[in-house]
Amino acid sequence: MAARPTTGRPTIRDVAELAGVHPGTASRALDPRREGRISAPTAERVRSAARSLGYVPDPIARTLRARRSAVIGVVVPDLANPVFPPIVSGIEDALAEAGYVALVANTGNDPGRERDRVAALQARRCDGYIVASATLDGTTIPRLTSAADPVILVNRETGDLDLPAVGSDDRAGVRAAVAHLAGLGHRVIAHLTGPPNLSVVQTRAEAFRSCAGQLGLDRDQLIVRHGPALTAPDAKDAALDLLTQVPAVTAILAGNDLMALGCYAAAQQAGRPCPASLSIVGYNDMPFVEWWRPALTTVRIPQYDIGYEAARLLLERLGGGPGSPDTGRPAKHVLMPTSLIIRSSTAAAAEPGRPPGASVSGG
Amino acid sequence: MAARPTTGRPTIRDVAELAGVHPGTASRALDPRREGRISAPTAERVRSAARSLGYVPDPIARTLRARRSAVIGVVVPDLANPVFPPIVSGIEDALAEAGYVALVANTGNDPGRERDRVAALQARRCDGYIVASATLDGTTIPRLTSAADPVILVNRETGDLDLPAVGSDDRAGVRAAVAHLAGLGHRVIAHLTGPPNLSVVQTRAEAFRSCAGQLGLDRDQLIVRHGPALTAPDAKDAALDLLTQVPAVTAILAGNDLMALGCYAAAQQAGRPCPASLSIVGYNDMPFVEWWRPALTTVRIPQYDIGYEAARLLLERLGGGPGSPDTGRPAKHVLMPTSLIIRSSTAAAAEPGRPPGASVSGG
DNA sequence: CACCTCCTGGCAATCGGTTGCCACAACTCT
DNA sequence: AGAGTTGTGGCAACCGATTGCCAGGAGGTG
Repeated sequence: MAARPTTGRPTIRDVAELAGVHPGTASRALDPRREGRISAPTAERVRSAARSLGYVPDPIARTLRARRSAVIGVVVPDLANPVFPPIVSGIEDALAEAGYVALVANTGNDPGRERDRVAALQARRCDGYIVASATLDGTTIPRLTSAADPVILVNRETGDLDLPAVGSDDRAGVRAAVAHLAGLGHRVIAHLTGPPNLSVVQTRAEAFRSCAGQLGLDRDQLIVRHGPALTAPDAKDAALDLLTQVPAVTAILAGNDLMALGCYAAAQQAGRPCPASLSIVGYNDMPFVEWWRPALTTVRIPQYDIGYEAARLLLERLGGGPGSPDTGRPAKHVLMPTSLIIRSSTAAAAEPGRPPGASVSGG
Repeated sequence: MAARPTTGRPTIRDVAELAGVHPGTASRALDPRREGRISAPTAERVRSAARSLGYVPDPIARTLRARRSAVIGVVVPDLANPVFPPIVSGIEDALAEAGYVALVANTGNDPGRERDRVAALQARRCDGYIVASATLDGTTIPRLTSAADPVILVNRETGDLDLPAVGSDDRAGVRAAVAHLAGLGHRVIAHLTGPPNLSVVQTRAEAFRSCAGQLGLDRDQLIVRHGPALTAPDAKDAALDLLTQVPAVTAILAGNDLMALGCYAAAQQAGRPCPASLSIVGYNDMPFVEWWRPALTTVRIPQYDIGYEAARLLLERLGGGPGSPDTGRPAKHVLMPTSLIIRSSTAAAAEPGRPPGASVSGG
């Protein structure tokens, strides 16, 4: 009988019919950007019709015509690394406030998989991208920026292209960690980190070396070791090597918290109890490290806030987030503050000459 | 000049034009399900045209007309809980093989947020849903099943509705853990877990109690304590209470690995070193627990495989996954095997009468 | 040789909003 | 009172792929 069977969700046509207007008019009445385009009484009639029908515009149909998907692609190297979930949560929350959703591509640090997943994102017409993948030499960034969609980088430096980025103050973080260790009397300090083609690795290693001058430490006694990846097993291997080759090391700044975990294991195996004989500092303050034994001293980066800020920045560039558009932030690079969280994995250095591993009895 | 400006991605019309056929024909030629509908030479012409143009069908347009989005909604309580990323990875990989993508809704255990996020999923016309959210009393499941889309449950029992589910053999897992502890001489064993409105909590607690008969343990000495949530802080509080109220407890089976972490802290604070004076068993074998000190003895559930299997099952129900459709699996509930991973957080019980915490010298 | 069937591919409607353009009405101004 | 301006809402094309229906040709059969 009826032309349309009225099955399923109500469409804009149903709303228009109920309000007694043309679908096009209904569409405009429901669009907050078209404020004033439609007279107040008509708009109200349409809105109430939509309300009574429980009308929700179909994002798919909208995307097709309007070329605006309200989807943001988020490229993350490895969701199993506990640093990332809080970042993603921050992104999701900021996006949700503006009616956007995040489509997360978990690349698992695999270039092929990254290519596939990113292609899938692009096929879905994301309005913009947030990239937290860390490799400097990948093809992802060029591929994404070749389209006109805005891209925001998270927790990584830009490569050649100058893209807006949200990160944390790595130099200050590293300096605070090393200053803390130096203050505890440590003189021979190692930085165990990952491959230098990761931007965070570069930045932090450089900051570490520069501590020599600033903190009055001997440049030769600040050791940097690059491992194949920022993982616990690699850190364990590297730390064991280090401790046998340079037994004078009394403190390690790990490239991230996962590497600190590997250092714990190495310390135990090498008979260098932490923190009595070996102080260990992590990086990121990812969830649960305060429950480790010993609780990890680490550099906190505001993970959730970084994600939130990155999404806000992207929404601004997309024009018309509900936030104040007049902040006039020309700065393309936002650096969030870091802070050193001192827990139990760092302690005063044993006096020089004392055999490593000897217990410091009687205070 | 040209009617279409040939800007942006090539469309099916471009392909059709290049191949000298009608767009509809091109569409059919590219559809593997329409095998044979189009003659081989024509199909090949279209395919090569598509290839040379780098044509990728627009999922948005396809969805609008075909009512098939190739998107699966995944509802997860908390991505920051390390159990879930591997499950999600398994889901993503299985879906990717079939050309589907996962849209993950992270509810953060917040009912309001869960409602919003699930509504966003539904608006996007997901073809199906995988729900790993654990609460039994939420409105999510009824809301999702009220539409016709298939829903698969992961790692949770069904509520009233009988839905297909993929889980792990919790009863066997709990039994193995308790048997292990009993074999080490433990007699007073506690199960510290979360609120009983979580299905896994119910199942495991019940399995724990039923060990009394099967393993010849005294029913009164199998203690179950429900905390407010399956988190480390709650576990710590509960464990401290327990250890003061029932000092005879020599082993704890935690509701999950996070709770085991809380138990570590409680054990230390209560002067009941683990494993010498208190054995602790976790549940899930989530990433990195082998790096804890002591390395956690825990019940492994095949997280990745569970996710993978759930996605496969869903694809089968959607009809036409590339997998064998003739397996004829009528079983709606798939139970993956669990295994007990014995590490260093469990040890022989101190002999009765010996003061807790005394070291067992001389083996 | 006429008729029937099957195979192939074209046509056009459709999914559900969005938006450029236009018509009509009301109002203002001279 | 007539002309110009502004405000409001209708009309229809459009985004890009899918698919039901149909026509035309080839091949087979009585």
